[in-house]
Amino acid sequence: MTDRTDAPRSRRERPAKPALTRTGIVSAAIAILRAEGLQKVTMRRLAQELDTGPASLYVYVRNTAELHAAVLDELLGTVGPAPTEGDWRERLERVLTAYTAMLFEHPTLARSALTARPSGPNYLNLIETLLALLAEGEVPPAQAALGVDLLLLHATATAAEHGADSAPDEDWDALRRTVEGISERTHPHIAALADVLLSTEDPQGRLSWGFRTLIAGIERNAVAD
Amino acid sequence: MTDRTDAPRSRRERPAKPALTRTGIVSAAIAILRAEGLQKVTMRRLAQELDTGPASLYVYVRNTAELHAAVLDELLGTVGPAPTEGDWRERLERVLTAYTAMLFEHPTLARSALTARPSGPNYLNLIETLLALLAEGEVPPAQAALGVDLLLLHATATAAEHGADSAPDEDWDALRRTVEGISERTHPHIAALADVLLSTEDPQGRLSWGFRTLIAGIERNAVAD
DNA sequence: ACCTGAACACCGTTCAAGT
DNA sequence: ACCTGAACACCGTTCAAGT
Repeated sequence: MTDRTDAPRSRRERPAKPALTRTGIVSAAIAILRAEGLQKVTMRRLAQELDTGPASLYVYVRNTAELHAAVLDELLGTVGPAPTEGDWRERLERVLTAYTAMLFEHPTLARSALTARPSGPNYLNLIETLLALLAEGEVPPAQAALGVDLLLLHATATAAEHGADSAPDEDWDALRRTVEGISERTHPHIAALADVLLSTEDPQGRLSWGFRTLIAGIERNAVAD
Repeated sequence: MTDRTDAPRSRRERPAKPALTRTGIVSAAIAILRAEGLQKVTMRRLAQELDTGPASLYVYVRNTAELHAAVLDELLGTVGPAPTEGDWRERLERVLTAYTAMLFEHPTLARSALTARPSGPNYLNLIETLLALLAEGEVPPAQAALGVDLLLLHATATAAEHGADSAPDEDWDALRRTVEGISERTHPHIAALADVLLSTEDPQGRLSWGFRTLIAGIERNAVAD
């Protein structure tokens, strides 16, 4: 029994505990996200980081989902402005790629974005940019509106899918074994296409193909009235 | 101190506690899913239902993600066979719609399907069906393989998005307010398209438009080598 | 081999009480 | 008004021990 005084030792570290604000909370959340991933961005952990109790955060943030949405919108500011060079299709693809790249770094965030769509300023700017590009391509307005939804959903879903938190390759390995062991009799098409279906190379190319395919479809597929 | 014998009273209820099996676990999981949603399909709740401790389940199931994947594959058996009438495009859309409808009933399951892709027999059958239909439409094989991915990802993501577990309309209301209050100066395209962007009517039509758009793109957009 | 009690290390959210 | 301690009602997963 050496030294029984486990008094507030941490007091020295964080000297002038800053007042809580919504922005302060969000940036603390981003710091944790960057350092340890979204799964650690919990009310409790965040409160600990801010030297308070979890209950205090509920003054500024309705719940965990809202917190995650705020984090995403903040990160959206990172994506950067629309490119000015090249065909509208090229520029559109570039914007979407930038958005996807950001989400690829935080796949769990992408997953949460699927359910809690952000509504912050940066998200609005992104939508405006995409609509402007489609307008430049003379895509009819109604088609463009649905198209933006489609493009953003695809980008978000691709990032979310990529983000296997836990065992990334384990269930993928299972799929590979199943596909490779498949009977040509019962599943001729899968057997014939096993390579392509399982190919994991050139994800950039896949993503790009996806966007171009969507854009081609959006250009052509009129909205019924 | 009345009666100190709190002996196994539940013994009477569940008379011949059945032996644990993987299939038994999965169907108990589906029962809970149907009755109370995926968020209640936890190891602990499931164990309770099966009259055992959570640790016992780990003999048959690696973790929660794997359990969810097994549940999804089981439910995939519900979707039914490929339709035989109509244009290949129509039939393709019908299969996808059936798959999506199933996921719409369990949106949280869709969300988990995004990360833990199932690899069970029913999933394989679905892929085979889709590939066959694209082959019938004379879509080149490589394009078809990527296309199936694209279509399934879209269907799954649409269902996942739809599944706001908690407050479904709350952040959507926030989005609506933001969009309606937007400046025509800074965001002219959004302002002009507010109706379409916020329109929530005819989700069937939206989904259908999405599938047709994807199919149109897939038909046209060759895979670069 | 299969099963389990108990523990470890966490969660979100609420609420009554304090400042 | 803002902040908080403490509680409520849960989680997933592991591990040593039992049968």
